[in-house]
Amino acid sequence: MAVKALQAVRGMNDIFPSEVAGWQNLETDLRALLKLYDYGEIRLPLLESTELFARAIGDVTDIVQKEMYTFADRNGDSLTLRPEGTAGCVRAAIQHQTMRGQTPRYYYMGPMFRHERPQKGRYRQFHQLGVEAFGQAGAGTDAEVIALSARILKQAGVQATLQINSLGSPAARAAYRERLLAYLRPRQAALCEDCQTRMERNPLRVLDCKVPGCQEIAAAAPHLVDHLDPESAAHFACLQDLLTALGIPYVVNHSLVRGLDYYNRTVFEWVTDALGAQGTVLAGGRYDGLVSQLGGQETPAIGFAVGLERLLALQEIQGQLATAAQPLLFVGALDDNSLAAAWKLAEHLRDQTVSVVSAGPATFKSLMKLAERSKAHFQLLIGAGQLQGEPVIIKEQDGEGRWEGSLDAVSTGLQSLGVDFPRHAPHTEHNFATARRLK
RNA sequence: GUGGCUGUAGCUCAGUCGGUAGAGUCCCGGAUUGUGAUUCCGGUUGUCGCGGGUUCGAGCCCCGUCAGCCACCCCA
Repeated sequence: MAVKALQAVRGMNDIFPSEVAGWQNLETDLRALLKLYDYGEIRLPLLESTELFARAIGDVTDIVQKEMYTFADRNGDSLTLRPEGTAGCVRAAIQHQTMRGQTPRYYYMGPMFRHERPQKGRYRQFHQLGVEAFGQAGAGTDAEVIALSARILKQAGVQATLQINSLGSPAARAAYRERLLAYLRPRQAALCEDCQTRMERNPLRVLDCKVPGCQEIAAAAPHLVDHLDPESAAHFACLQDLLTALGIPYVVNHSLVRGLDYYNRTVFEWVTDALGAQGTVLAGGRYDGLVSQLGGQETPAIGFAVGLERLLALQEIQGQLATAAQPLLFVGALDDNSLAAAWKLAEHLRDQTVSVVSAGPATFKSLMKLAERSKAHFQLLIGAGQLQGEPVIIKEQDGEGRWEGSLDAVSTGLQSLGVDFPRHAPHTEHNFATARRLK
């Protein structure tokens, strides 16, 4: 009787070792950069009370209304798999009182969950790096955070364009909203169906509608940046000066409106056209009101999130994706009697942190094939001859390197072929080729 | 949530008018080769995504469903 095959839940991916190499490489790079800006990692629950997201993200947003994985706990509490990281991070900082008179900077890396229809660059379980800086209201922090975002993309080897905008203060935004509505209402009939309905709910969204007719109307609409409160206008001007001083190119996108309700003043986004419809790689902004809104002391804050799948997809397109680390040595046994000697040698080398793949007993032909498939830098076979004192041969698999010597001098042989002892960690293996080229 | 396209061997794919499931690759074994993987011979590739229906007969036609891809929407 055939048993029904189980498969992963829609939009949730298995990631195998060949791909994990790229992930780990990216994660390592990211952690190193975050250290340069003094961000500390915070590890947060994947599950939070539903109310947290409803209050933080905004009841009328799509995320809260139709994209959350929400279910009842056994005792009836409504829980939700986190659709983004900022809410949980702010909750944790309030709960543990880490912001009082302090300016903590946190980052987190991990899965987020949104029940959307999967497509290129969009999955139901996806991964983000999120960065949050608390307690600093000045535009200098905005510029530094954006500089960090620029460095992340540069380190990843990814080409993207920085777009910025200012949403102003909540009051200025509300006033602008009325002004925009006054402009849109007489033109309502010319808008697309979607825009007609979202006009009253969130008129700012009409500005970045893709329908040509709506774009025409949006192009002539009043600009939010022209109606900012004086403080926000000065903040925005200061940010632009700093970005220029730092040599970070940007464009002001008047229709850039973040999807989550908690943003104010600075919003920014790095976009690319290489990812189909999902062009946003990294996005963020200032959210000065959120901490108090969630019950904390009034605390300014700014942050951003990068989609790791999107970053990896761009790295792949641009040929920047790291490949799996290769073992250093393949050790093969030609018969049963050689097995003990081969395994003993492999263990001895692993004691010295040399990564070894071993195989056998098998025919000469099989071992050669296995050696090639292992992608090891060097190969070595042990058979009856070697047990009787014939020399072992270490051969470089994709080069001319070759060494002959006795079985117990193999580490010396590897050293003579350019391998450093003692080696540090197996995961540095893939740097071997590079390191050698530099010599 | 809506729409379009696609599901056949581990992988890439063919399969005519509805008439007994195919190729390449990969893998396994043997001979040869005895330190560069050659060459030759032989062999297994299978719930045709899943469930119904029509039919004497369905990989093919019809309905449903699941999954993937792409777009809308939304967003990282």
